[in-house]
Amino acid sequence: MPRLAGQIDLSKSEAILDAAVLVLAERGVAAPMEEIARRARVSKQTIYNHYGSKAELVRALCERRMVEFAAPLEAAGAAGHPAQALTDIARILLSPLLTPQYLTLLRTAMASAAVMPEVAAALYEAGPRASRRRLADFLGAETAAGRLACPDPLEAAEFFAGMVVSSRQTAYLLGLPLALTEPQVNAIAAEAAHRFLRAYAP
Amino acid sequence: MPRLAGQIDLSKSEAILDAAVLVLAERGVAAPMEEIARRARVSKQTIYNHYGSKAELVRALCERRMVEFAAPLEAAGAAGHPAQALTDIARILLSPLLTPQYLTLLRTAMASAAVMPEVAAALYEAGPRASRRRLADFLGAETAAGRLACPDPLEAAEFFAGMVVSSRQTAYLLGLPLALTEPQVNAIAAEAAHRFLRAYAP
DNA sequence: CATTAGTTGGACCCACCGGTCCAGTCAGGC
DNA sequence: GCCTGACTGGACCGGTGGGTCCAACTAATG
Repeated sequence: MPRLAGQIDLSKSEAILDAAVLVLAERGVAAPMEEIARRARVSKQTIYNHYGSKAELVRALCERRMVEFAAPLEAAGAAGHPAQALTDIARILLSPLLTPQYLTLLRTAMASAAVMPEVAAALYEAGPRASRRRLADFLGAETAAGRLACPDPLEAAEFFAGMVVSSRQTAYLLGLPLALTEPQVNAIAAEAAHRFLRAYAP
Repeated sequence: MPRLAGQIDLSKSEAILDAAVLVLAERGVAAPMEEIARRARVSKQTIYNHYGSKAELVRALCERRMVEFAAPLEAAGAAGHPAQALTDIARILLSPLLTPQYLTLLRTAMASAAVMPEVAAALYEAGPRASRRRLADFLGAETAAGRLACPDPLEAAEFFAGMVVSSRQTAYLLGLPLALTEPQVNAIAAEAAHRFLRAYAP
């Protein structure tokens, strides 16, 4: 655990965020700082050294961690056949729902939205909104290439993302057990892509 | 203000729920009971007379109020042409998002999900899930009549509901201003219905 | 080796909030 | 006119949790 001179221990910063996700998942926004500290094997004071306040910790958590979930989509969509590309994209859109961390992030941001609107807005921008935009770009390109006919790519992107994610996400946020296996994900992705292609065939 | 003998004042029960929605909207789950009481023009003790505890108040709020949002869908779908029927349904699915109360209900349930799973589950059952099931019935009937081809009506229903509601709901829950005008709602509803019909044409 | 700075654990302060209690009031039922 | 029972307002209690403080420790730097 190297510690650079005159600087805070960055590995502890990460450990704190990790612990925060865990504790927030269990106890919601009311999660006490003391337990986060305990879980991160760090003193409470250290948390305040790193983040200054609970609000700031939550802000950092949402901003830094959400980006990771949006990243995989950047690479996707290059595959030749639109059906395959859309299936891949659908799988990627669905994958965050398989990790409890994503759930915690969303819940935390939603719960804090009334008090700290900027955090929730930033998280939306970095996560769902970025995904939609990326998807819209893809749909626009396919339309230009004559393989699809999306007059309004952004709307089409929201439709597709909605098909794939929507009801499952709502249920998940409401605490229902989301028993989603790998084959199920694949089936949903393929079916959504299939239906979407029919809806927007040239 | 009629008050039946030997009974609590039911109009106050309602006033408390109304006030609770307001305060929860502003302050989230951390909203203090005292402010709910003040807003309802009722003493704190009265709230405890009516609901026993804060958790119980939240439970009552979610259960009683969510039903109202799911109700309008029961009537819909009778119209002849599927395109018209689907447009109507889409409008109804979208309409709760126009009221801040629905937002508050969802947020509160999601925030309490970690602590009181039954409440969130009940709310999901009474709201979104009931809508999906109702929609699936409609799609199944249309399929039987040969006007649609939905091999899996429940999945198709989730797809359609997702298209209409999804991304907007997520943004809304994250506190983004949802500037949705009546004509916009109509446009989205019509477009979603149109695309869905293409996707599931016989 | 002395300095500096982050870390630790634990005591501590204080505000807030859920929930209770109580004395007094007010409306119906008898 | 008296009893019953809900309602009021406000005091009150106790737990909890954000945030601070401090003395002792430790690891890089020079």
